[in-house]
Amino acid sequence: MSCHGTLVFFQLTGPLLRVVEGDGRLVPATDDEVMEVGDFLEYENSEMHVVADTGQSLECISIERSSSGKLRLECSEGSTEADLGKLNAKLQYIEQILQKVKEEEKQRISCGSPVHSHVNVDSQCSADKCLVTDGNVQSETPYQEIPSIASSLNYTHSNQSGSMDQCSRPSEGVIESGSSASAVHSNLKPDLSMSDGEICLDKLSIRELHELFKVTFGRETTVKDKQWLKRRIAMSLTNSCDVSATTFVIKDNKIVRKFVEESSGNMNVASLISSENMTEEEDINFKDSSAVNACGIDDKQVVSEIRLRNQNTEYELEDMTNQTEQRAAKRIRRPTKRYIEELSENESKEHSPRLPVYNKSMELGHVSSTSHVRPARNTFSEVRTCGTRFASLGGSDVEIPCVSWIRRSRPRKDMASLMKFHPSAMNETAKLSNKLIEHSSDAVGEIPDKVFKSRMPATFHQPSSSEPEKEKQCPVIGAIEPRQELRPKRADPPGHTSDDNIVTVPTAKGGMRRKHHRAWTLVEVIKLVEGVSRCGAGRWSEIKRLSFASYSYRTSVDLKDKWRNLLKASFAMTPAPADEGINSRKHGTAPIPEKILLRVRELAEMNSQVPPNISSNKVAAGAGSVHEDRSGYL
DNA sequence: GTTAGGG
DNA sequence: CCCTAAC
Repeated sequence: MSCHGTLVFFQLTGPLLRVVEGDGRLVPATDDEVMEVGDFLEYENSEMHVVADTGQSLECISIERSSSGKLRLECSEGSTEADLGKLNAKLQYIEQILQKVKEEEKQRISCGSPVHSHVNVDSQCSADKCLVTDGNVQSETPYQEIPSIASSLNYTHSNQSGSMDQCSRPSEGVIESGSSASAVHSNLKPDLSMSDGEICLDKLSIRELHELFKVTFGRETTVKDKQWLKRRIAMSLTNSCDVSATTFVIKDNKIVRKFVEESSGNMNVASLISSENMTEEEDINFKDSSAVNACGIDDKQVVSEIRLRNQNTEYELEDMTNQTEQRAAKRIRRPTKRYIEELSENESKEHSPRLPVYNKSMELGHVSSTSHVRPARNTFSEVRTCGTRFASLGGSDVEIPCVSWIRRSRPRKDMASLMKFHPSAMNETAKLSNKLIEHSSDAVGEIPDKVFKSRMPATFHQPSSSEPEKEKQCPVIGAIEPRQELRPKRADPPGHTSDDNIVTVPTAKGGMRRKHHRAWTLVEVIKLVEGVSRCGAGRWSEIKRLSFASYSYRTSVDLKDKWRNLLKASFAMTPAPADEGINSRKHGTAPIPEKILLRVRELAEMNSQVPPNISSNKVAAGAGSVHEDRSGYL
């Protein structure tokens, strides 16, 4: 599958984003991609992380601080000036807010008591990323649409901040990318504080947290719970991108954020987080911010940092290592229901409900593994999972899946083998996944939430493995399965291989096992009886081979089980076999005609009369005799 | 891999 | 229908 689109990874004070060429949106990278980038860093030191497979011309944007100290976002493409203006406005507004918070902090410190906040809350600001670090506030460029940005980013960050805080790092060297296709520059000032994505909210007072809350959510809160506030703010900060796969950890009273997500040219994830997510509120914010900007900002403790991820400083490697480690540690625990609900609520409040996939799927609470379907590292978009989101819960690290296409109840060898024999299935799967995403995002109402909640987690995986034999006729069906689940149940004609009626039931082990119910039809029963009469009960595999060759979903075990039930039924109704007809219509299940049951009983008795010691050579004889007297029935 | 039996 | 011990 062609993945056209130049992928550019860069980082916003921690999060790894990437630019999707074509629409120019910034898309967070997924864990997988971060891993990959990590690999890049690890194995291809100093290599920029631009994956350009289209060779299209590259444009540049830069974010820098103007002489007045304001953040500027610039782009070489003139056509985007308006948008850049927006961005800049927002940046500046964020600076404003952060500045105020910082001043307040100063004041508080000097006065020894909290002072009233000066932060203008009326603006309904939803400043995307306000990082507060030990009293210093840092702003990140809000992650949002940057229209027409092409692939390459030329980021120039000229920060004049002189004050350093505990978190500041000594140096952030300028590193020139050595990649071929595009020129990527990263000019970063040494004063960019704090290690990647680390936010320290714990030293803020309740009031400050309130302010931050207001700034973040555009509304006031009366909650006194500091932890709650911090968490809430932190969540907003990390989730403000509306994208999944945010890594976010509270550790030792620090909020360590990891922000990862991915998208690729052929995925619609980009559209999910596109300008649509810019709510009216945010638009208003821009206006407000423009107005507020009049006062300007001098204090350079307000820092905005964007840097390309093509650096290879020791810090970077360190961060990478840490992130990897933390991520690994985080996979262990799953989020609690409450947290997920809270998160969902948060996102649904803060943003237009256009990311149903993420929100809904998060409610599933399944830990997803995102990578094992990926074929290779340089193909970013084969089978797409939407990644996972790391988040914090009471100081523990959790991973919240966003969309898990990945099966989890059955061993994946089936998939693997299928893929081996049907390489196209991969692509099909990817396409379908994309389609599903499209559908889910564009027309949510079309698919009831229930379906997603109850069906998707367990059904979005490989189909039944009940037929491992020769009849893998529809390997792709498995990929389509989720869609099939949404379709009305089809009739049950024999000889079909697609899977239906898949229901998941919880198992004792906590996993979900798939219950695949397909009612036995009368034809099948007849065939079974015929098969038993021909081959004898117990030779299920042979019966299957002879009589159920076209019924791929009936395994020999199924035959055996059904036979067992038939025996039970036949003997249960035996005492009064007198009446012909359909008296055995008990549970609404297919009424088995009296004839059949009688036949079953005959065979059973015959079988019991001729115990297993007949086995090898006499089986044929027994079958033969059966064959004779069966003529009347079948 | 197949069968038998329990769940 | 699933699981698994036993063959």
